[in-house]
Amino acid sequence: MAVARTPRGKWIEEGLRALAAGGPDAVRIEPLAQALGVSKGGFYGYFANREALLTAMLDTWEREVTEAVIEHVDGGGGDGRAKLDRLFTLVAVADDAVPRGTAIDLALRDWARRDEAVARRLRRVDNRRMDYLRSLFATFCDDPDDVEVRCMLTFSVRVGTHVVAADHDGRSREEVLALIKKWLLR
Amino acid sequence: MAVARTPRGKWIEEGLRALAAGGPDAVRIEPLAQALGVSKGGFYGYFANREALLTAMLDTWEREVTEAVIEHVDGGGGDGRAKLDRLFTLVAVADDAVPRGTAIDLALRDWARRDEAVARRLRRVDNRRMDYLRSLFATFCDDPDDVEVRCMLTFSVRVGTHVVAADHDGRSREEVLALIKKWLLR
DNA sequence: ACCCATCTATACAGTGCCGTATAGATGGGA
DNA sequence: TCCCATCTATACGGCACTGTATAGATGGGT
Repeated sequence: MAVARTPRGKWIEEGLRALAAGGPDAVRIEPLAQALGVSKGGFYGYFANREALLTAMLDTWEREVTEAVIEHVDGGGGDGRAKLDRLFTLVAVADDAVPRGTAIDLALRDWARRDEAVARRLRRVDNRRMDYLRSLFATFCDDPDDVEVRCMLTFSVRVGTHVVAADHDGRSREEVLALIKKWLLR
Repeated sequence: MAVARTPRGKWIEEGLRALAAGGPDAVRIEPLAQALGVSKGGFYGYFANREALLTAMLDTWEREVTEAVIEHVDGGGGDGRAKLDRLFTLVAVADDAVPRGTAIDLALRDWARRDEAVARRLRRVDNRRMDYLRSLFATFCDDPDDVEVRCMLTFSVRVGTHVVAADHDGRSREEVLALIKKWLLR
């Protein structure tokens, strides 16, 4: 049997790359094929249509993304503060070196505003992340209201860092994030 | 001379509506014309091409959006805290009743990630908003680092509210925002 | 070496949109 | 009233992409 030069996973991977770079509307089959150095011939052997690819992309994203960040942060050990500290460092990436995961994340949040199915998935993932965040803050915050506030602020800053375009009166974004970290871990 | 049924401004307005609903890729001339109950015939009298419409949309957005929020908050009078309080209320809109301005705002932030010209405009607008925010916090915060932290947190939450999909362990989003407000205005 | 399932390339009709060209409609001014 | 600038409708060629159909290439199993 002929071995597949371009298996199902390659299309999904390239699709996620396109999503990160240009949003869901940028996920076009023919350009994807060109990027893979292949004609679109094989595509319809794996997917019924473009919609099916988008769904498969969401499936892999939802499966991979949840554990990815959490395990990276959780694996290092230490107490809740230490883990949160690591999480903040993960967020404060150097300006335009936005990791692919984050770009997909942002593209997906925008997509979710227009597509209820995407919104449902995002809600699931965000809730799992938020639960984790809550568990970390709860290790040194007694007031549950306080925990919730810090969680929402942390989550918002995590997104805001990549989405708020303002400068900081002389300070760099990294410096401000460091100050915020001190505030939230107090 | 024939009076225009569909003047330049109508195209821009409808374009912004499409942008808010589906992002820049959704701003297509023929659908816009259909939404306006008109053929695309007249469009090319006002705009050289689709790109020119997008630029004009950005122009009006940049012109209108800056004063819009600030004047609404500033007009009511009171001290810095009172104005910030009003600003938070403006953010904490009931879930899906996202005002058109906010939807445009979010669509633009996503757009800015892929288009440097849009990013520049967003930076200008965000900086003006941030300056205003800074001036308000500075009325009751002495430490400039503290001011900067609260500004960034406020701005991030303003975006995060509409973009973070997580729930809050029994509390409603509005309740959490109220708690955050107390935190940030402390 | 041959077979044949599997993967791939190519060709095609269909669709939606862009931008242009052109002709028709409209209504204020002489 | 007629004129004519301005706005509008329609038709057209072109482009990019979708999804289908079909023929060709590849390489493991026998």
